[in-house]
Amino acid sequence: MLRSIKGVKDLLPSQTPSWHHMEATARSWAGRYGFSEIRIPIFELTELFSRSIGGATDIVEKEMYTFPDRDGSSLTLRPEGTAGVVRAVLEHRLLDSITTRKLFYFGPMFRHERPQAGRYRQFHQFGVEAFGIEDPNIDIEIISLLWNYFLDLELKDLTLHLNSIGTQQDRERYIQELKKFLSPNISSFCGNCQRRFTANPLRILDCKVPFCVEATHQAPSIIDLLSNDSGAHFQKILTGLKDLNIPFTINPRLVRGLDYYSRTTFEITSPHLGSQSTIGAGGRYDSLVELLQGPPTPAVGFAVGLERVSLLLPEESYPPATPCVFLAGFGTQGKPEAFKLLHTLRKNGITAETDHRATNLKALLRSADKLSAKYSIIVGDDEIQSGIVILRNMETKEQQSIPLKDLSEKIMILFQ
RNA sequence: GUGGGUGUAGCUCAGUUGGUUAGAGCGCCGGAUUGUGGAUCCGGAGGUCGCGGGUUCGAAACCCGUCACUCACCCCA
Repeated sequence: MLRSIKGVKDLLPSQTPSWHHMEATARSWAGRYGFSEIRIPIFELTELFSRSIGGATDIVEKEMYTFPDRDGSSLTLRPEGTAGVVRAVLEHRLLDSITTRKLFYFGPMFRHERPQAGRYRQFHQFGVEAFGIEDPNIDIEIISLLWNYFLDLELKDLTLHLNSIGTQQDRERYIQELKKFLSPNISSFCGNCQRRFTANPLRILDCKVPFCVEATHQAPSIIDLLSNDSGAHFQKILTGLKDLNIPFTINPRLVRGLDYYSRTTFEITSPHLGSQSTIGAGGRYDSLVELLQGPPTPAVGFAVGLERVSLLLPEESYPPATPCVFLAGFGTQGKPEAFKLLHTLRKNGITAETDHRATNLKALLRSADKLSAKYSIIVGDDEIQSGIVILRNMETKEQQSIPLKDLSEKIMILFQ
């Protein structure tokens, strides 16, 4: 038997209602906050991603689905959404108008990683991006949109982590300080961290090895070393979130993995997910638009991992199928007549079903029951002879005889 | 890429120190009710025991390899 590819998942009929719920709720909140939907391709020129995300990141180094197009150009299945949105925004000149500065998107992303709980090779994100706004109020808006979305989905025990990683210059200054602090006993750190010391010292703060955590406890905090501008921006966000009663934790160790982030970074985690605990994350990327040859344009956004959210959704019975009428037709004349009625009811806007495999009335009614039909219409050869069919209420078991010609009208009244 | 765990019916799982024809529950189909669903009872269908090799008189079980799934590391949503 042919199977699906490793790390990709089918969404089965039992799961699609909860996905509709996640998506509808996201649309509703994004709309309320003034974001408009954009739909962009799931593949782009490889260069778009390697330049945006950063050539030294794991994503670009080893996780992208990259393949040559027939003309030889290198294409890549998008590993994240922001780069493509920035490309589209520049291509279609959406930066100038207040109506197109705030965008949201849904869709599949692709990363070649080993699958794990809450991590897949094709996964789905809901993301928002706001362009051209320097004011910290937009950071607050975006964080509160994310927070309200999760609250509305009734996710429990969430933590909002906040940090500012400053501008490029702030970061360079900080990394020097950090290295100064670490260098005396770097040789006692784990092998990973020793590598990070030269490759990406910030990540040492993110290490989970107990020794490394302990040893960096007294490390200088980037927040204390921010430039005046970055520091003030961050402070305004903190007070703004307090004003909105959104609880947060300042986490100076919160380091984002993509190169384009600057200043504000944030992440919402849940303790109920195993090791992949981040369900939504984002931040500012003030230099990305310029990096992709647009005008200098500050920007901020987030992305939500919908598979992870779906794992946290409370058990709920989403509104099952709309009430339906079941056509129980059998016998040489009854079956074809019921099939015609099925068609007529559907044309009149009624949800109607039957079971083509069932041959006797017992099996037909059993199927009606499985489908949670509200009514069944019993049409056997006897009913064809008399021209009167039986309408059975499946909950009360009450039956009434209805002349065939009045049936549609009667059903329409029942379903009004 | 590295490490651990698990592979037996559609699903969840039993299967004794290796021993005859591999089981249960749920689900599916049928019957009890010649034309009336859910509950109950009865019956039926459904299996290359992941795959390949080896040990043995004999392997679902033991050994080797391999593949898949899964969790974790790394990293990320």
